[in-house]
Amino acid sequence: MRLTTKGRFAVTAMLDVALHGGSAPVTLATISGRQKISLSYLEQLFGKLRRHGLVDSVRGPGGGYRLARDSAAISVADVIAAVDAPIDATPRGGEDHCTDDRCMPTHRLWAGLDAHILGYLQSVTLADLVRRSDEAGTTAIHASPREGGAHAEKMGGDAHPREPAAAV
Amino acid sequence: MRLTTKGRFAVTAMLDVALHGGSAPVTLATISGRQKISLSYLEQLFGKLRRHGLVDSVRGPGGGYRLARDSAAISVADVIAAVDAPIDATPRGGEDHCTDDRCMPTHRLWAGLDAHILGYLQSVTLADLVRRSDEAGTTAIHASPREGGAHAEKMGGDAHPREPAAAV
DNA sequence: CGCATACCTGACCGGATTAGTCAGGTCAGG
DNA sequence: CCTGACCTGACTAATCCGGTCAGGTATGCG
Repeated sequence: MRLTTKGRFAVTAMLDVALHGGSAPVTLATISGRQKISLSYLEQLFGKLRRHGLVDSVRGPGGGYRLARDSAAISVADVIAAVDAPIDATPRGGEDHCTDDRCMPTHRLWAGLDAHILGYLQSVTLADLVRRSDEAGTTAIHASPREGGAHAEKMGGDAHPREPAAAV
Repeated sequence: MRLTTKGRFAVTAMLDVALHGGSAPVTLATISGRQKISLSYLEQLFGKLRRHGLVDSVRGPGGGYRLARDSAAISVADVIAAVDAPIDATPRGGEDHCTDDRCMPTHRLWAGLDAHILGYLQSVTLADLVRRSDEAGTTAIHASPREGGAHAEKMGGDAHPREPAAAV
């Protein structure tokens, strides 16, 4: 599972739909304006999201996209998996070069890491993000837009002073 | 922090040095032969690893690379951060478009996710991989590398030193 | 000394991916 | 019918990935 900006765009857009899709479907143009994402790029992404059954499309005037399931039933992992290339791991060979025991430890490391990250992404749903967005709206957040750790610091912390909580 | 095959190569190579670097330095040609990684590509990777102080180089005949610190003091996160591009997130603008509260929830999501994954990668050291490699050597493992969508649960033992916070 | 070894540097390259554009369709409501 | 919106596909510039090539530079050893 690759973590790229493409999945980030998709999750952002899906969150927008979950937030503003109460009554009417949300149009891509609206998302484009709100989230500053290219309209044509959104069309690509939502094409994949629709084909993966994560959103329903409503054509014609007044149309747009709405979530196919409840926001609590859509995980971040679903969105990223839908939008990222469905390429299989170990594309080339993969059977004979792994009979050797040397690639084993790293292979198991990556498998474990992958499962770890995947489990985390699967545990976070769009509903969680909506709820988090709500509490962010209630509490004053204009204090300092600096990227500081206003967020809970339960994580083991930033051991990289050089890199300010960059992308994954 | 992006997760790409580049970091995977680097960790694999570093693990090789940790495993076979007992007495003499390990030459890149040896790693290239063992791990089937291009020699020139290894030179690029180890150039970055050296500049980041993760390995020491010994020039001349009989030279090679050895770990700059103890294997228990080098985490997977260190290796990946060293080898991956140090590009900063939010390259363009980044201050005015985030005053709006709409990009906040996703921003906090990615920050939390990043911290989560980073914490996991930082908790795994090369020494851990060496130890895991040893037990892999004792127990015969020749299972089929086939693994479908349902992520394998064959990760015996504790691959999670840090407790995974269910929800951020 | 001289030379082989091995690190070191930088340019270059083909392919893949990213982010985005453009030009057209197709469906549905007013 | 006409307009809003989805839908499709081709195309592009930029970037990254994995790798190659051509040269350096330092060092041990005969």
